[in-house]
Amino acid sequence: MESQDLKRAGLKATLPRLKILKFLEESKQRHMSAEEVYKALLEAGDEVGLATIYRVLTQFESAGLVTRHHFDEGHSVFELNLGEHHDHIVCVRCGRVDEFVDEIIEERQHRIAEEKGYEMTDHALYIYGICPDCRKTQGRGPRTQGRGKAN
Amino acid sequence: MESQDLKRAGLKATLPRLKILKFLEESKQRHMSAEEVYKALLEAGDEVGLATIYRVLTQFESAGLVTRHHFDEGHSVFELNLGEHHDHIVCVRCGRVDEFVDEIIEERQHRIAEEKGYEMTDHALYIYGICPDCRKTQGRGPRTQGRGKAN
DNA sequence: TTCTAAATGCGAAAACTTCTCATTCCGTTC
DNA sequence: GAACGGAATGAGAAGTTTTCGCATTTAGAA
Ligand SMILES: [Mn+2]
Ligand SMILES: [Mn+2]
Ligand SMILES: [Zn+2]
Ligand SMILES: [Zn+2]
Repeated sequence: MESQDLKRAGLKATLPRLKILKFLEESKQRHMSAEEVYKALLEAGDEVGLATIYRVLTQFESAGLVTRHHFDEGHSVFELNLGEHHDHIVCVRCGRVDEFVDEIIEERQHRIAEEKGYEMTDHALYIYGICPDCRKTQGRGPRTQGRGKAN
Repeated sequence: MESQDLKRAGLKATLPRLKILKFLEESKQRHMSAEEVYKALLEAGDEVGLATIYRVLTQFESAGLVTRHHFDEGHSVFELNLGEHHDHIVCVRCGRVDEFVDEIIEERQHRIAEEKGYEMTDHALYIYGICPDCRKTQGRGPRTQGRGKAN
C-alpha cells in the first residue's frame, strides 16, 4: 500500500497524492511532465487538478520520491526514484530517453568539483542524439513515441 | 569590425545584431540570459526590443556564434563561443559559474552514445554545488554576484 | 537614390508554473 | 464514529519566459 510510502516520506496520505504515486509506479513511461501526468490521470478517470500535480510532484521531489529533470525542452520532467542515480541520453528526433550509469564519469565529476573547491550537491549529464530507430528512418521525425517535438 | 563576423555567419549586419554581438564580446559576464542582455543594453542606451534579443540570440545559436545553456533555473543562458567546448559547474547559492573540460568524460560520453546506438549531436554536463566563497559564508546566500536565486 | 526582401519593435499570445483563497479532507481527539 | 483543526485541494488568476503577428523600418543591392 502506497500510503505507507507517503507516511514514511512525511506526507499525509491524501487521495491526490496516492493517485499520482500509484500512476508513476504503474506507468510504462518513466519520464513524464506534469502535464502528461495530468492528462493520463484525467483519461483514467482519476482527475487531479493541475496545480496539485505540480505541488505534489515538487513535494515528492523534496521528499526524495522523485527526481526532476531539465531536458533541453522548456519544462520539467519527473521520474520515480527506484534504484540508483543514473544519467540520460535523449533522442532529439522522437523524444526517446535511455538511461546509463558510468562510474568513471561519476568519479571524474567529484574530482572536478573538488579541484574547483566546490561542495557538490548535484549534477546532471544529458547526451543528445538520434536514437537507433530514428537513424534508420532518415526522413523527418518518425514514430512519435514518448514526448517528441512533433506534438 | 563585428559586421564581418555577422556576414561570415550568413547574417545581415543590422544595428541590433551588432549591438548584441558587441555587448556579448565586451561583457565581463560570459553567461547571460536574454533578459540580462536586454537590460544591459537598455542601460547602455543601446536599447533593442526584447523579442529581437530572443530572435537574434537564437539566430546566433544556429549560426554557431553562441551556445545556449539550460542551467537548473527556468530560463536559457547564452554564451559567446570563443574557444573550445567546455562544461559548467554552477553555484546553487550565488549563481557563480565556472568552466572546465575533462577529456576522459568527453571520451566516455562518445563511447556511451555509441554503445546505445545513438548518433550523438550534443551533450551537456552541469555540476551543481556550493562555491568556495559561499562555503565560507555559511549563513544564507552571501554576495549575490552573477545571477543568484536572491533576485 | 530607389527598391525589395529581410529585420525590427510592439503588443498579444502561448507555454509552463506558481499563487490565492474558499472549500474539502485527513488524522487525531473525544 | 462524530467533531475538530490544520493541512491539502481545486479553480482560476497571475507570474515568467519565450514566441508570434504584423505594421514599419532598414540593409544592401541595383
Ligand atoms: Mn531516468
Ligand atoms: Mn561557459
Ligand atoms: Zn528517436
Ligand atoms: Zn557561490
